[in-house]
Amino acid sequence: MRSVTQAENRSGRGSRRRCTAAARTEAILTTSLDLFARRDFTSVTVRDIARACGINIALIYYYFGSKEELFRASIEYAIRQAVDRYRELGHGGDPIGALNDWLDTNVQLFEPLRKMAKVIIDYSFSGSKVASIDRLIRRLYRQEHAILADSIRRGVAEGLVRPGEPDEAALFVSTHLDGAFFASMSRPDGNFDGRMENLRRILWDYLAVRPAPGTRAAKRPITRSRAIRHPGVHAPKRAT
Amino acid sequence: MRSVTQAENRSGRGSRRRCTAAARTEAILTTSLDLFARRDFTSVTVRDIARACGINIALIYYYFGSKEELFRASIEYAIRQAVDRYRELGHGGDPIGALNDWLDTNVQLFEPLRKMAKVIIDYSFSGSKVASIDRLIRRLYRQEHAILADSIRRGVAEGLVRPGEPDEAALFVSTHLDGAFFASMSRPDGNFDGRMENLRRILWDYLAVRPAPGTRAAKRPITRSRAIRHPGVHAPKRAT
DNA sequence: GTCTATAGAATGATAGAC
DNA sequence: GTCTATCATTCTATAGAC
Repeated sequence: MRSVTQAENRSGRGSRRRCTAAARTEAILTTSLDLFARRDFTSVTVRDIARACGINIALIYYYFGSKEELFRASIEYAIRQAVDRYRELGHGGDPIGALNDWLDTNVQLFEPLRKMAKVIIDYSFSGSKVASIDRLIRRLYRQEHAILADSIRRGVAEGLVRPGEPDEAALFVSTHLDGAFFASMSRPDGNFDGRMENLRRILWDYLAVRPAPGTRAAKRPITRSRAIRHPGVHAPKRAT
Repeated sequence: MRSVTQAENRSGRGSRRRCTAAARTEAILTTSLDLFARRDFTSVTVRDIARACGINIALIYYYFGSKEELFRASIEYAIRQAVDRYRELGHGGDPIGALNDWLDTNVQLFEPLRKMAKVIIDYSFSGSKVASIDRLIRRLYRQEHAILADSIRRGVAEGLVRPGEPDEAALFVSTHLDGAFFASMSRPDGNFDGRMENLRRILWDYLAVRPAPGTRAAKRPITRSRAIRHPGVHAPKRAT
């Protein structure tokens, strides 16, 4: 209804026009990702994005050739952003810590990951296949699987984790994370953090070294407490 | 591009026009649900639906007042259909059987459940809240939770399932099912059946009665084999 | 009940001035 | 680089003939 004036979008540096191409591009991507993550691809109009950026619609076509192109770029932006932010976080050296850190990462990066998941879903329903995006998505899930499976494998080797199939356990955790995101998007009570805590408890119970009948117990109390309580990392702040 | 003639959609009964209102309504709902489950809400046009039904666009407005109304009706149709089909299936009496049956149900009803999940997601991103739909969704998840938690509770009571928190375990299974659906929609390798088998194995391992140190083992082999192998129900046919 | 025809608004995209 | 102005298309929705 009301038209947003350009002045409203003035960035901190005070520049409204003639800022660098890179800054302009990123500003558009941030805004478009935000909108694409909130509504249908089709219902988000190029005018909406331009208005939210405080720029003219033609400028969007100047930087990105078409709406489809902008959407493609937004997905890539979302994935790369999530991967980059993950790299910035520290990751535990020991297997149990690494697993815990991966869960923590998902909690801390909830908002960017949720956006990413949403646009990936919309992409997969868009009908069109873009090779570069398919590659990014595959790589993303492959990395997740590697982090999980390797941690579990190392845990088994070090006697911290009960023997089993690391690949199956990794697929299990990965799928459950998807479920937590899905629930957060589709359910009225889709509490993400609660589901992550639930996963943490049950997963650890499942993976924990249990004394086989007639065998001496392994160092269970230590690893269990390490897994169940991870002070200062739970209930982290959400990204704005 | 090419225009679909009305004759192409002639149903088995050969009637093209002047069929009963109920039949016409259901035909439109089936078709619209199909399209809404495959693409964005906004990208599905009323003309698309009319064309796919082999009827005129004005007829859609005659039976359903607007596109939003039709979408709302499609979601209700999807949920009720899923619930009805679930009722048609037999459900095991013993706790372990009931849990297994719930997983089997999700495998067998994959296609209708997938459609349902898709339109529910689109609904939750639509911005508008419809009380009747919110109620249906809440009831749906409450029923699932009751089925799972009660089975586990009974299993614990009968000594077939290791003591624990039934509500937490139920939330866990429910979330994991969401994850399997999500993966089937968003991932290139989103094998639903494989994830369900994976869940079955790990869940059973998690729930199985384990002999506490210094205690006699419970009837583990029987229940375990009942849980892991469920002949004649796995790899069921998909709905067309 | 089912159709034709069309109104009225919005959309993706572009040409061209500055 | 950024904007104004606009085109061609498509959309939801309706009026009215049959």
